[in-house]
Amino acid sequence: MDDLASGGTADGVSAPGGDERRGARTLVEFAYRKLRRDILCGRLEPGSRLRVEQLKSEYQVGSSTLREALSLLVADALVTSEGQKGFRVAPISLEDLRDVTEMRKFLETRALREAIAQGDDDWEAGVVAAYHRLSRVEERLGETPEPLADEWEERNRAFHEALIAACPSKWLRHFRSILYHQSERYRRLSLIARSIPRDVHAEHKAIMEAALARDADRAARLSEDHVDRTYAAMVTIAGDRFGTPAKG
Amino acid sequence: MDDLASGGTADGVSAPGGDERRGARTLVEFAYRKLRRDILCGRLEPGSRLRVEQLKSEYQVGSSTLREALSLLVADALVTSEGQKGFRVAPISLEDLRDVTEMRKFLETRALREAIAQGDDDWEAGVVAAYHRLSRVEERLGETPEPLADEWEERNRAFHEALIAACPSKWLRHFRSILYHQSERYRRLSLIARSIPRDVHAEHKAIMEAALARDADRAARLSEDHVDRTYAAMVTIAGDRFGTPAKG
DNA sequence: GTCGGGCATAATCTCGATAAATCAGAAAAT
DNA sequence: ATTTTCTGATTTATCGAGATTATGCCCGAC
Repeated sequence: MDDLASGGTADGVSAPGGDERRGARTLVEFAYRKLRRDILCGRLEPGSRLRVEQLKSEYQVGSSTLREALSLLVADALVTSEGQKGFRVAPISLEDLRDVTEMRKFLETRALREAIAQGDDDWEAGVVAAYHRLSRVEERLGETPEPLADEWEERNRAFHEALIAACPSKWLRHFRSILYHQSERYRRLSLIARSIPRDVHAEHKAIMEAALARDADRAARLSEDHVDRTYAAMVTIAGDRFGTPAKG
Repeated sequence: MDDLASGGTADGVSAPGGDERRGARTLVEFAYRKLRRDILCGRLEPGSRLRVEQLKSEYQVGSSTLREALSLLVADALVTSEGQKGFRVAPISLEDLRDVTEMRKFLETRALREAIAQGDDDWEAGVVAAYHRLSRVEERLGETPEPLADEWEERNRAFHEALIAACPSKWLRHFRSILYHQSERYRRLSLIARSIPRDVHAEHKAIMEAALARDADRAARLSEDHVDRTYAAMVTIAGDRFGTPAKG
């Protein structure tokens, strides 16, 4: 149920020819992670075809292994597979982004409310710790922004996951996780990291404080605003680009 | 996004040795459907191991094809795959059933509200048609209950899908569909079909009438009650059995 | 009598080859 | 000029065999 590719040590840049499996127990999982990374960061363009023969040489795995990894990605809706016409990177659109955003608000607020209601001391500690880790990397972001982008993404995800970690519903966490990945893709595709005039840090802080104060209504409202602002920023920066996905 | 194995002509009993693909465009999809059917109806016991070598002969496909089909089923959370220890039928538990039920109510009511708000004449027509088809098979259910169980399941699903067909959110429909399958498995496993003293027909009618009258609040409430009653019936009949899943 | 190590068995996982299907382009017919 | 058909080439889908890993059992030691 839980994320198949969790615990990834986002090491920024990976050696292209490296055959180190980075903690993946099987080659399928290894290929799955690598493919997902490449889709999320935009190296594999939305809508483009995923030719097995071509990817075989690039990822150094057999065709069956590759197909299995691609099938796993269909679950996350990051890859589509149609009849006898092979796999494609899932297309993007403004309409889908809007849908993802609305559903995220819907699920995220519910998960947050349940976490606030059920959370114990360990949950609070986890939230504070994740916030601290995120803040640290944000401080350093002003100096050398480039190589820390992946690190920030990782810690941002960790923070938001820590917030809802105490939510008892596995299904809710599962669906929320899928949508978070979708949203992460749009965020990276929009190159929103290049220009963050917005004070995301303050938003995170406000959400955390509301959560720790057990103010569910306030936390939910702040979380919704957070998602909404991210959405607005993405549409402003790259809204036109999302409307016309590149073809392969 | 939409259901991979839609449009299945639930023909009741399938020839075990038959190699007719029943509308599946690829062998993977064929194996996927057959596996899902067998998991949903309980032929493959929850928690039991899915040995590829063994299933190869039964489903008449190669190992790679089988693995790919199983990977697809991981998406629906009907199969789990752990490290180097192969695939297993997803386990069941009372806790999971409760989770599934709560999330179903949460998503189902939202989808229904949106469908009621957005639905046009075609949506209304689809609802009425699906209700009619369901009613027909329910009439015949009193005479020869046995062979019509699968048919009833199919039309029941079609009815509930018709109700929320006008919901514009693909993600909401997608998640709802996954949970419906989960719920369907529990329902079949509980053998609830053997004893339906409950007047499901009246509940369906009430939901439909509220939806067509565009009374969103009433429809949502009725839908919640509907799911809750199904849950209660399942727990009453087979609650103890769900607590201790069989091992393979 | 119980625990730990090592071997045999069995299953998973992976790969390259083969067959089927789709797509693009050119030639022919209307 | 437009449509249709045919052919070649690329890609997908599938399979069975081989390498790698987990599992169960036996035996010896304590």
